Amino acid sequence: MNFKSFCKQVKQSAEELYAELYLQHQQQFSIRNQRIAVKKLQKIFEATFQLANEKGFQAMTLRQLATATKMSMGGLYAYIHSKDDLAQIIHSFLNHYCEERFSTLVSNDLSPKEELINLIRIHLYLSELMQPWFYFAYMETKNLSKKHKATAINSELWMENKLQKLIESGIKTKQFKENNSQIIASLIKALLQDWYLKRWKYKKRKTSVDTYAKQVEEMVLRTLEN
Amino acid sequence: MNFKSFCKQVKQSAEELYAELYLQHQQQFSIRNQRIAVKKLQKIFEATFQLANEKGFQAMTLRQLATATKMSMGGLYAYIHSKDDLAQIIHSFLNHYCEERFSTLVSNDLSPKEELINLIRIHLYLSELMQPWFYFAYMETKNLSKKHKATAINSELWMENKLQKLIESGIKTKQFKENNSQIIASLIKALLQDWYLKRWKYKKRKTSVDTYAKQVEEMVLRTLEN
DNA sequence: GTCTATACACAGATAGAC
DNA sequence: GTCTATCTGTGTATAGAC
Repeated sequence: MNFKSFCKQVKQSAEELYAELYLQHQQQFSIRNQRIAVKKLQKIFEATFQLANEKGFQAMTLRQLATATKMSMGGLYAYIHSKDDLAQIIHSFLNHYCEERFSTLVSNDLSPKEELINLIRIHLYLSELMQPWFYFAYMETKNLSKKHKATAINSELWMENKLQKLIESGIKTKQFKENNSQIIASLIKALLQDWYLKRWKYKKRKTSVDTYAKQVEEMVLRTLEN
Repeated sequence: MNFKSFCKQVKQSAEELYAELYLQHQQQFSIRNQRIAVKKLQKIFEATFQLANEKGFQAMTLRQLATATKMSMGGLYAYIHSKDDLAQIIHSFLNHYCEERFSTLVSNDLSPKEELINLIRIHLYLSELMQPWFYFAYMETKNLSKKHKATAINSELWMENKLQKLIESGIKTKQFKENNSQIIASLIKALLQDWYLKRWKYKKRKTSVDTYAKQVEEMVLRTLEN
């Protein structure tokens, strides 16, 4: 699997993405017309990522967001109940988005080693498609209410657990050597996160996600195998 | 080298640390009495880390900081010219601090492999000693002015470059196999950063910095060596 | 050196016209 | 559905007494 073939499987247009978002959070918007809503939502979220990922969500003002989206403050408030609401929607949609994709993409009939590689690639590719979302979610977890923060941490740990279990299976089936599976799982996650956290750097160096994935893969296998 | 022996070499009391900070930024404070200043500075910075690292620097208000340090707003302003000033001091002191320590701790008469391991350990141990500072610097770079942001990025790249050069020397001396030294250097840095970014997690799991260092070391050497 | 009291700006949020 | 106008709270910052 490479990024291109991955895209063919899962990629959707921006319109489809924001339609999904609209439907998921319909109750939170005052707008009934989906066509209009989807268009504006795209503008609002894209501008939010641009502003917030550059100078922080707290530092971004709704007036700036209104200017960037060419809407008025009043208009904006038809789409969000509050500023915190906006952040919360981003977190919760990304969560929903990933859960959905992972559940259809992760296969269970592979060997631990193959499944591990598969999981790594899926994570990297999804974060490539949704980079601003991932970056935002990572940097702005602090802004969430306790309840939503707990959800965020849980989905963090879900991935780590998944990795750890695969490593342990691999050890049992002797594909991997004895190892501290928990630390290694954390380290792998750190490598996966770096891809979307330092995206600007890799972009400048013209490192493709496939190159990156291959290097992570090699590092992980060399660590785990005999 | 382990963390304990490292501490014997470099560790200083909180008082010494903040005295160093006071002297470096003396012009910025209105307080002439060093004894008094050092005590208060410690309170101010520790409270800042607690508040800012939990909910973000922008979200932290100076009123909260005043309460936490049991000072009044007016009192606080004898120590900082502005809120941004406070962030800037943190960045610039950490920068100064690391430069100083690295320059005395990095040895140049070792083999590339040994020097690489040495560098990794120094970074981990320094970030262990100064965890709140490192965490703050990572999460709040956004708040800096353009000029200071550039400095921050430079010191980021300094470490990465250092790692890359050591990998390349190792390849030349055949200690290491052919490799993409630039990507691997970035990946190593990601592993180093995870230690202070996810400190809460490792603490809960009772993972010591030495255990962590050993695992990173193994991962790196297995990747680089034949 | 530290406090209290206060100025001032600007953010988030809403009401009501169109 | 979107705009303009406006309210209200609160954050940063300072002046001046002690």
